[in-house]
Amino acid sequence: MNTHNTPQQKESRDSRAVTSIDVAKAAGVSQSAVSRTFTPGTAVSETTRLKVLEAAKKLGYRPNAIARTLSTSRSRIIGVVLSTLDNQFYPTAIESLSRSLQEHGLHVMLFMADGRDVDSALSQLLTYQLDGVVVASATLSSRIARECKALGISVVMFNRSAAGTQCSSVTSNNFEGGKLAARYLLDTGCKRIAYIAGRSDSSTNRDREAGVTLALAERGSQLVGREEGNYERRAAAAAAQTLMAQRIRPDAIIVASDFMAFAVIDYLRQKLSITVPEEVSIVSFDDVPAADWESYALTTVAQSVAALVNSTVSIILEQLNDREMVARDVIVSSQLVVRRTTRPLPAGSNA
Amino acid sequence: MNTHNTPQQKESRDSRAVTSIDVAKAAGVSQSAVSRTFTPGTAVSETTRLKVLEAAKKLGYRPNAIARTLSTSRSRIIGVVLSTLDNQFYPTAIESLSRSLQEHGLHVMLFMADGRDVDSALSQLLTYQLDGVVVASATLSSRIARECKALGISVVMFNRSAAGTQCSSVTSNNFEGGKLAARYLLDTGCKRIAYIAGRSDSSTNRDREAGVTLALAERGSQLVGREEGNYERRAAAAAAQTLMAQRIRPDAIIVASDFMAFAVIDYLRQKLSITVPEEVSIVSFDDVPAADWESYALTTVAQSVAALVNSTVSIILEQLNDREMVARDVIVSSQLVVRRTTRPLPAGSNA
DNA sequence: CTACTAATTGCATACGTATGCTACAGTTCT
DNA sequence: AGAACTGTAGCATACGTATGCAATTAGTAG
Repeated sequence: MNTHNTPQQKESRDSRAVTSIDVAKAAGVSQSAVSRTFTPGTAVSETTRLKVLEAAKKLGYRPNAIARTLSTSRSRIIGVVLSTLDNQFYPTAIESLSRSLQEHGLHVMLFMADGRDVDSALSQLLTYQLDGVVVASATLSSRIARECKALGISVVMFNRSAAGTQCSSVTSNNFEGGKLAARYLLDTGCKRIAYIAGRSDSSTNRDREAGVTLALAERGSQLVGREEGNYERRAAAAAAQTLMAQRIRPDAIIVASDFMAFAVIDYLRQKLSITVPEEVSIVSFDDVPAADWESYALTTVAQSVAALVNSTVSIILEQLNDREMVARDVIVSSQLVVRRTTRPLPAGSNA
Repeated sequence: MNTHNTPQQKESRDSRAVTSIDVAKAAGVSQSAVSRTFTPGTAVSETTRLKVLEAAKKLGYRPNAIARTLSTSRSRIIGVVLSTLDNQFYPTAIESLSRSLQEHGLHVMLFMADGRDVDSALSQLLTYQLDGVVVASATLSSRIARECKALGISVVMFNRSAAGTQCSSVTSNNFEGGKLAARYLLDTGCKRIAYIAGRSDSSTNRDREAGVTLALAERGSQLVGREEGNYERRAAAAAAQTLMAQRIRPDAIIVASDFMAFAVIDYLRQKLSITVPEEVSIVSFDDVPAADWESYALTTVAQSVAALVNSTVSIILEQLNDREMVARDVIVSSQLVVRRTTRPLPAGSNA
C-alpha cells in the first residue's frame, strides 16, 4: 500500500491521480464542496461550483468512480451474462443495450458463462458491486437469479422468461409469434409443416413451439415433423436433413431462430438442391440483420431489439431508484416480416 | 451515507453484505488475516486459512472487488472501446477476448464510441480505474490513446496500428494479406481487378490496399477500379454497382472486409444476375464465421482471432505486472482460405 | 534450556468519495 | 432591531480491503 509514501513521489514522473482533495486545495474550498459539485442534486453555491470547476479543469480532475462506488454502494455497472455471440441477435442487442445504458451513465461488464468455468464466472460476477444483471445466457439462469437475489442485486432475464425466479424478464411475445408463423404458412398454402427447435430448455423455444402447435391445431392441422436444432448451425442442418428424408416430406419448415434458418436454407439449397420457397417455405424468428441480406431474404417473426432494450433499461433504472421494486415481466409484441423464403399469399387473400 | 446507522438496520430484512470484518469476527482472527487468506502470495498459516475459509463459507462472504480496487489501484477491469458490432468479426473477437481475460480474473467493460456522445463516453471510461483499454473502434483512437497514456493506463490497439501513439497494437499482417489476395486472383486468371475499400482512415484498410497494389505492380498490373465501401453494407453495394458500370468491367473484386463482401455478392447475384465466381471473382478479408456459410463460401484472407486475442491478452497481462513496459506491436500472420468465390487454379499450377 | 531466526499476526492507516450534522452567514418578517 | 429561516460550507466519518511495521509465536540450533 501507499502508506508512508515518500514525499518525493508526489513530484515524480509517475503522476499520481488528481483527487478531490487536490482540487479542494487548489480552489480554496473543502473536499466536500468538490464532491458536491460533481454530485447532481446537492447544494453548492454558484460561486463555489465555478471555483471548483475551474480548479478541476486546470488539474485535469476526474471523479474516481470506484471510490464513489465504495461510498455510495452503487457501481453504475450492469453485468451482462452471455453464453455466445454466434447468433447475431445478441451482438445487436448488446450494442443497443450498452449504448442505451451509457446514456444513463451506466456501463456494461461482460460475463461469458458458457464453458465449464461457470462457477468462477458467477462468483466473479458477484464480486463486483453490480447495480444489476442482465441474463442473456441459456445456462445458469436460475442459479444466477437465486444468488443475485440473495445479495439484493436486481436481475433482468433478457429474451427468456423468469418463471420460478423472482426476477424481472423481458421477452417478445413468442407464443403469438409462433402463431403468426404457422398461420402465414397455412395461408400461403403449405400443408406439411415441420419445426426445428432451439434448445428445449429455453422458454423462448417452448413458447414459439407452443404457438405454432396451437395455430396448427386451430386449423385442424399438426406438425409433420419436429427436430432439435439446439440453436446451432450444425444441428439445424442435421435436423433439416432428417426432416427432408422423412416419408412425409415437409413443404414448409418453421425454424426457431434465424441463425439456424440460415443453415437450413444453405443445406436445402446447396446440398439437396431444393428450392426455397418453391419446394419448401421457411419461416424463422428474430429478424437479425442478415435476415434482410438478399441471399436469404428470410420471412421471419421479428423481435424488436429496440423495444426489448428499452424495457430492459427501464427496469434497470427503476430498480436503481427503488431496490424493493417488485419484479416485472414485459412482453414485447412480435411482428411477421415477410420476405422471400415463403410463397406469396394467394390472390384475393387478406388473411 | 451510512454514517449513524440505526443499529436495528443491521438485523433488518435488508441483508447487509458480509465483509471481511464479519468473517474475522466469526473466525476469531483479525481482518488482516481474512484479507491475506484471499490474497494469493501472502503469508497466512494453514490453520488460520482454514478457519477463515470455513467462516467465509458459512457466512457466504465474497471479497468486494471495488474496495479491493480502491486499495490496490488495480481494478482488474479492461475497457473495450467499440464503434459497432455489425461486422461479425468484432463479436467473435469480443467473445474470445472476454473469455480469455476472464480466465485471468479480468473483466471486460464495454464502451460504445460511435455516436456523438464520444466525449462523454471517453470521460466515463477514464473515470473507472481501468487496468487497460483495448481500442477496437475506428474513431477516437488517437485521442483515447493520448488521454489514457496521461493517466498511465495501458492501451492496446486491436486490429489497427498504433502509429503515432505510444501504444501497443495487435494486427494481422494485412499487407501480406493484400498480396495474397491479389496474387491468387492473378493466378486464377483474373485480368481486371478492382478494389472496394474500407474506411480510408483505417490502417487496416490502408495496409490491405497497399499489399494489393504492390502485388499487382509486381506482376505488371494495376487496379482497374477502386471505390469506397466504408466498411458498410450499403456503401459496399453502391461501390459494386459503380464498378460494374465502368467501361472496363472488373472480372474480380477484392473487398476490404467479408462483411462488405457479402453485400457485394448479394448485389452482383441478386440485382445484376452476375455469377460469382464465373463472371466476377471475389476475395475479401477476415474470415468471419459467415464466410463459411454455403451461400457465400467466401474466399478470404483469414485473420486468426485466436492469435490476435492471445497477443492482446499477453500484452495486457504484461502491462499489469510492469506498468513501465514499453509498447509493443504484434503482427499476426494472415492466411488465404480458398472457398468458392474464386475460380479454380489452372491445372498444374502450384502458385 | 537459552539464544536467535523465521514465520505469523494484529494494529493502524490509506485508498478517494459521499454525506449527516453542526455552524455560520445572509434573508425576510414582525 | 431581534427573531425565525434558508441556504452553504466544513468537519468528521464511513464504505471494505490491503499492507507496512511492530509484536508475538513457533521453530531451530547450540
